[in-house]
Amino acid sequence: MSAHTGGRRARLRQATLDEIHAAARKLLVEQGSAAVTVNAVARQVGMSGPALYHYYAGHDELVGAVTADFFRELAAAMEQACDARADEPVGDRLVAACRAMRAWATTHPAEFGWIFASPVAAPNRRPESMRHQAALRFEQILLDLTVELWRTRPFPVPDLDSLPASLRGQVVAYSAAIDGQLPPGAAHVFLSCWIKLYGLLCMEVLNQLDFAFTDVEPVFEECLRDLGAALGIEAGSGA
Amino acid sequence: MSAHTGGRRARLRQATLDEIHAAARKLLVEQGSAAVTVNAVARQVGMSGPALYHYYAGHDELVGAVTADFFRELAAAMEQACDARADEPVGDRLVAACRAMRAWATTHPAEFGWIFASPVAAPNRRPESMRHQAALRFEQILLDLTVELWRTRPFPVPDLDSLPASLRGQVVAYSAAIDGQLPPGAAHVFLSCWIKLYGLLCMEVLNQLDFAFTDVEPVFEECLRDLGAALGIEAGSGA
DNA sequence: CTAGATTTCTTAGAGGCATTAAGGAAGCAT
DNA sequence: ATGCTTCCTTAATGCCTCTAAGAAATCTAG
Repeated sequence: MSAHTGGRRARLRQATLDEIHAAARKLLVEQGSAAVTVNAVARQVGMSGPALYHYYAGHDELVGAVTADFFRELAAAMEQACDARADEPVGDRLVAACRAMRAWATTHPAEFGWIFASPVAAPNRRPESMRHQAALRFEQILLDLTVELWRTRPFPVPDLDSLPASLRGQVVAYSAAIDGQLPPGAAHVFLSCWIKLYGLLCMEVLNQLDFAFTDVEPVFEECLRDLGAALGIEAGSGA
Repeated sequence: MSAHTGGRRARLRQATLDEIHAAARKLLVEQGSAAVTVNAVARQVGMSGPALYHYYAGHDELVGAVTADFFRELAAAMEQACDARADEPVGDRLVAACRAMRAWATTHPAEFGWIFASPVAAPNRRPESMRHQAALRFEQILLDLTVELWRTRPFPVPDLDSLPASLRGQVVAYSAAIDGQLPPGAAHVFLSCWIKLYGLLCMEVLNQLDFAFTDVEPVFEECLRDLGAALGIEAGSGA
């Protein structure tokens, strides 16, 4: 085990890891998912194939680690957009975070593709994987903002009794899973918004909208207006 | 060239093609996308590797052909759901087609995964490919139903002037692309519905909703109610 | 300071995949 | 019957993942 994390050994190792991630990303962006092979990445870094197995147990783990990077970078972009508006109403910050999400997704389509459709879905589902941790932090961002919005400016929620029982049960469970930060009704609104937003981005990046749209930006803005309406956000609606 | 399509030669060839498709699908369903290799499929069929190149030019073309099958099967399921209700109002048939779409998607998750995220996206984009043809037919189904609905029971459409110019332009272009079967405002409503419906299915099949939902069915039903509202459908609202 | 343990990297190699090349056997048409 | 086409085979290339065995560099502890 490396004694102190700041040791020379550890620093070199981290530098190599960074190089590996950069190489993998370069291959992904320039030549597509299939080009990210253990051998190709190693070659790019200047080592010979098997050397890479001293850093990752195999192809899947490498992909998972790089995907975790993408999650972190996306999350950072959203948080930065938020923090840059720390003095604005939370609704505006929420919208800014959503825009930052799409901005990152559209400027990094290959990376975003790995985020929701990693070439290796199954193995990276272990909750302890870096990928999963990073994904959680990402998902947390909009939830936190929605919670803050709910606390400062509660938005209208549907009558729980109006929901079919099977949906109500799951919404109640989710509300409990987030420690009741949002009551079931508000959780339902949040989930609906998340589905619309993320679903639209998925379709855009998977090129499922090309048949009708060359520029999805106004569609996304329309989606944001819907979300704003559902969440009771009007521009500049501060406390 | 085979003289008459019904010749013995052609029949044998077709039987082999069917066997190949079945083998590829079996591998996909039982062992995942990565298991569908030229060699594995050939082995399953009982030929040795390169023999398969007499049927498809390569791995990509094979995947494209099988994916086209999936499109056709999905389209057939939707059309069957529709035709079984030939005497009901078009709105009900539209909803039935949507339910059939999700039913097929959830009972065939691996196959549906290839429909919107084929492992080989780029090459199969050629408009003459079987995959593209089948995709068009699939997309046509809900459009046709919406057109029929629009003609018999026009639904409310937004004021075109209320849309931002960049969105209006694209909606107008799409309206023209479908030969004006729907005017731009109605086309916009159709596209919004399509995005919500298909986006939700994408997220479900890509397991992006697992963090909150174990059963997406009521969420889908809720989405259908939204669509019904947007399209002015109430159950049993016949001519 | 030095000797063992650890880390990092190398080459060799097994086994699989995509694909091409070359050729044999079988069916079909004249 | 003979030649053309179709279907399939084996051989071979070059890529991939991953394991094994070992050399060199580095750290740690006596």
